[in-house]
Amino acid sequence: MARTQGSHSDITGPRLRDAARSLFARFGYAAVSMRQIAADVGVQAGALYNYTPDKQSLLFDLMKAHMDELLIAYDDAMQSGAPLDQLEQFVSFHIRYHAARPEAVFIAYMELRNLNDENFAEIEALRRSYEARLEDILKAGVADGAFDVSDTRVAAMALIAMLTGVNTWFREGGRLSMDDVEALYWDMVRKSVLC
Amino acid sequence: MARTQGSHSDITGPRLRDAARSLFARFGYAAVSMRQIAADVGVQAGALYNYTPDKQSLLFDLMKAHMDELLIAYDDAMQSGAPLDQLEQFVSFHIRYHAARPEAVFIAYMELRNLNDENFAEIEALRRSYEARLEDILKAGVADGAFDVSDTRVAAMALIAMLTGVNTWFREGGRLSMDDVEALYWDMVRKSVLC
DNA sequence: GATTGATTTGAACGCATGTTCAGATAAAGC
DNA sequence: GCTTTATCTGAACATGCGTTCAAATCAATC
Repeated sequence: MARTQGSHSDITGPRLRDAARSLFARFGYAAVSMRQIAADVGVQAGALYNYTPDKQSLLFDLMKAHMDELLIAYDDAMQSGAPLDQLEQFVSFHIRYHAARPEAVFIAYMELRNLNDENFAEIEALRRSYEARLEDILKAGVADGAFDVSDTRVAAMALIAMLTGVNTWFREGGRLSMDDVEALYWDMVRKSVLC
Repeated sequence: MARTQGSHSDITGPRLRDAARSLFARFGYAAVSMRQIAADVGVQAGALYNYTPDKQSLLFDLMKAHMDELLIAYDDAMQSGAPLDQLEQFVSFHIRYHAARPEAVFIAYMELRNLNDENFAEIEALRRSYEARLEDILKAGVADGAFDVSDTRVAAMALIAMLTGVNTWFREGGRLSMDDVEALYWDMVRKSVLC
């Protein structure tokens, strides 16, 4: 039953998640210790266990929150329209949403193998759900003759890989603006699915 | 000065690299111990240090060998031709070469952050060298009017990300053959760079 | 068959790991 | 101002880490 100056549950909790996200992204889940995270938060390691049952849950919660928020943001952002319009919306949303949170995206892609079986299955289902949204757009475009795509599943995987790749090189303040990047990628995506 | 049954330097050395490659790919560099690798090789941990100065070198050597072999194989495989022909060769080579060695590819992409600064710089230079080969093809295509690509650097990054993504989902014996995959990706790549 | 030299063992080093928990401390409620 | 309760400390636990090295063992050479 102890406590130090100005520390509260509603402060330490988010701080813990922020520190874990930042450190996991930079050094990797396995290479980061609970003591490092605690030092970043400004508490001793034992205090973290008031906010997470264990290290594994910390990783899972970060990834789960990221995927949940991704799906909610996507469904919120999308407006109805022709498949080509929807595809353009997807490209814009995906690039911008992912570029805005590189740490969470990096973790979601790199730390899958550090999830236990149960947690992995849950995250993987969310990822497939997101991929399915793109594939549905492609299917609609094929159905109404707007797209020339012979395998919508492969095309969806290819496009998502291409778009997510932006995060590996794009840096704010570099040669290209976010608008430039979006335009360049949309140009390639558009042409790749048209006849 | 000890030795056990049927163990030789020219057997244990490659075995060490194979075990490290397999374990690093499956669990990650930081999560794999020298004792785990040794158990996989069939020796005690101490014996590994006859073949590598330390764990870091083990990782670096794997990545360096992978990148060196990639560049040699690429330069060996490529034949002269028009930019569109060269691009097709690149797509075919990249997909097949990477699909054939998923472990080394996985490590080369996932474990960059576990290299020390010096080693990282060396691997990164090799990677940029490979990316430059694709960009050179795109530049040539733009120069002779065959391609409609407004930013060859971005296009190269986008295409490589797309092609490397094959490894995240392709499995031998699945719905699609390697020939199918190559045809599907080439179709998308070709269209994305043409007018 | 003895000698040599390469290879491996097995124990040890100091240090770090995730997690637990009794005790200390400070804010909140009365 | 006293009590309650949430929060944090600090030490401890068993275990594992990368690495080193003297001693042991085996294969090859003479």
